[in-house]
Formats: sequence, structure tokens, C-alpha cells
Amino acid sequence: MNTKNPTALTPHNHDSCIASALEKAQQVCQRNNVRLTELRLRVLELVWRSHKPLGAYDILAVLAKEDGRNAAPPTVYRALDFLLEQGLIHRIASLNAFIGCSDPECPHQGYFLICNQCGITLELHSDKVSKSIQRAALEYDFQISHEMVEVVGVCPNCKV
Amino acid sequence: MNTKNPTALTPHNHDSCIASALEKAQQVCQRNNVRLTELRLRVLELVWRSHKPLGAYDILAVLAKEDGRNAAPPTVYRALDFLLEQGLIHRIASLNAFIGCSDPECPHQGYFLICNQCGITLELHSDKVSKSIQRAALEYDFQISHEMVEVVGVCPNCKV
DNA sequence: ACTAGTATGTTATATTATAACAATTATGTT
DNA sequence: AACATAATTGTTATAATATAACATACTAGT
Ligand SMILES: [Zn+2]
Ligand SMILES: [Zn+2]
Ligand SMILES: [Zn+2]
Ligand SMILES: [Zn+2]
Repeated sequence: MNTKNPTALTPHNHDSCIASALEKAQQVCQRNNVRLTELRLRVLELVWRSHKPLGAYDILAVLAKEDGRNAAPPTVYRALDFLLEQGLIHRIASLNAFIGCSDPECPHQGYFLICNQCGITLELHSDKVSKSIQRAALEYDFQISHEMVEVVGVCPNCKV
Repeated sequence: MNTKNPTALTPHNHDSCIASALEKAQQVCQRNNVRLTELRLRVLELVWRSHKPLGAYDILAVLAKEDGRNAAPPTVYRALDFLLEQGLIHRIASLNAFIGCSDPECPHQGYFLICNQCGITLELHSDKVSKSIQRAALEYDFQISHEMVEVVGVCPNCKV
């Protein structure tokens, strides 16, 4: 499940990256006046520990194996729903999987580059993509509430 | 399952729209030297008959009810896979559903505006969106093989 | 301590999708 | 036409993802 080179596209220390993500999450939840419980924090950590999108049942399996917590699906899905609501993770629709948000303090839509070789997934922050979608929607008098952009292909590390 | 105003975003006669879609499909398949069988044609027609994305099990239900054809899931999924391969339909990942392609003769990625009130779904053809995504991917040296853009919101007809 | 609200546990089930193998149908060759 | 081959569809079973409904436990404010 782990990628060959998890830090390929985001050169940094992964442990400290997780730690800072969890810290940010604490702040976000404090500001939003919601409770980042032990379970929710743990699920967020597991999602962050993987640079590949993680499925709900993958999370369940880790909880069972590493925590001895025999949780049922609703437990995990509720935690994921909470994290989604707080903008701490994104759902990748094309993979039925979840990934940590790289900038939860600034609300935004999720644009992703997904490598179909190694699974690594990078969150894009592109104003140009955002603007072009907004303009296109405007042409049709369509009022946007949520955008999903998922680009599948080959990451630099997996190119020959 | 049918929308209140299926022709809202695409003002045309729906029957003739379906007919022309099926005709185009015949041509595409002839050119590609593949067989658009009775089943495949029927599934394509059902997908086209709905301006809302249609689920595989919705199709199964119609086949059972209208055609007395007690097909099992693989039958429908295989037909859908064929239609996807030939570019005659798109899959909407966020809805686990399928919709007819508005321009199967010219290969392209699927960009969609999806109304969360009435379900109507419009396929965008936007070079600007396409270019902006390509540029963003290029910045990361990411080689695109497939793009998905799904924009959820409120269509003009459903606005107050 | 009491209460209301929030979160989690638990059981059952719904929804979407595929694997594996059998039967049928279409196509090209003798 | 008879045959061999490949493509398509049928059939059964099951995998993978997600939610409904209700019970229990925990938290925070009174
Ligand atoms: Zn994000
Ligand atoms: Zn890769
Ligand atoms: Zn299309
Ligand atoms: Zn609408």
C-alpha cells in the first residue's frame, strides 16, 4: 500500500509533515468550535500517513490491526464525514478514497494529479484552473457549489 | 427519475436528439470496426433518454421492466464498458452513473456541470479549462492520460 | 447530579461493481 | 453448408463501497 517514493512530489520530511497537518487540524477545529476526538484525529493521521488516497475499508483494516479497534464501517465513515466537513481531507471520487488536504486553513476546491503507476496524489492550487471553470459555468448561468478536478496520468518519478 | 424540464439547458427535440445520437454511434462503431449490438444500442438509448446520469442498476431495472430482459449486472456493465471505450458515453464518478457523450466523433475529456436540484447534467466543451489543466500539469511535469471535471451546483432552471 | 447534546458502537442492509465459467451468436474459411 | 474461431451474452456468486436505524457512552453546561 505504501508508495516507493512517497516524498517524490513533495520534498519534505514525512513525519513532520504529518505532525504539522495534525497541528493545523487542531487549530481549525478549535476555531470552528468542533471536537477533534481521538478517533477523528487517528483517522486523519492514517489518511496523512499515506500519500496515496486511502479507502474507508483500508482505514478500518489499519484500525483493527494497529489499534485493535474493531470498528464497523459507520465509525470510519462518520469520522471521514467530519473531516470532510471541516475541510481537513478531500474525497477522490474516481478512487472512492480520501486524502489529506494540503491547506485546510484556506477553504478551496480539490484539484488533483493522480499517478496511475505509483498512486501518489498531488493537490493542485491553481487559480487559472479555478477561474476557467468559473467562467465556463458563468456562460451557462450555472451556480457552482462544488468542483472536482481529478487528473490521472504519470508522475515525474514514474516516467521512463 | 425523469427531470422536470429535460430540455432546459439543451433546447431541442429530445426524440430526434436521441435518434441522431444513435445514428452517430453507428457511424463511430463502423469506423472503429466494432459491433454495436442490439443490447449495446439499447443501453445507449436508455442512457440518452435521460438527461440525468443513469446508474447501471437503473438501466438493469428498465431492461427488466420494458424489455422483459432479466439481465444480470455483468451484462449491463459490459455494455457500458464498451460504450465508454468507444467514447459514446461518459462515467460521472461522483454519481456512479453514466451519460451520453454529446460529441463522440471528436475524442475529448469529460467536463460536466451537474445540477444538484434536478439532476440535469451538461457536458462542457471548454478549451480554456482544458488548457489551464494542461498547463498546471506541465508545471509539475505530470503526464496526463485522463481528466475528470465535475462541477456540482444549481442549473439556471432551478435558480429562484 | 441532571440534562441535553454529541459521539461512538452495533447490527443489518443497500448500492455499486467484478470474477469465473457456461452458453450462445457472429464471422471467416474450407 | 460444415467447421473452427472469436466475440458476445448469460449465469452464479461474491467483492467493494456506503448507509439506515437504533443502542450505548461520553461531554459540557446547568
Ligand atoms: Zn485541499
Ligand atoms: Zn508515480
Ligand atoms: Zn463527451
Ligand atoms: Zn436544475
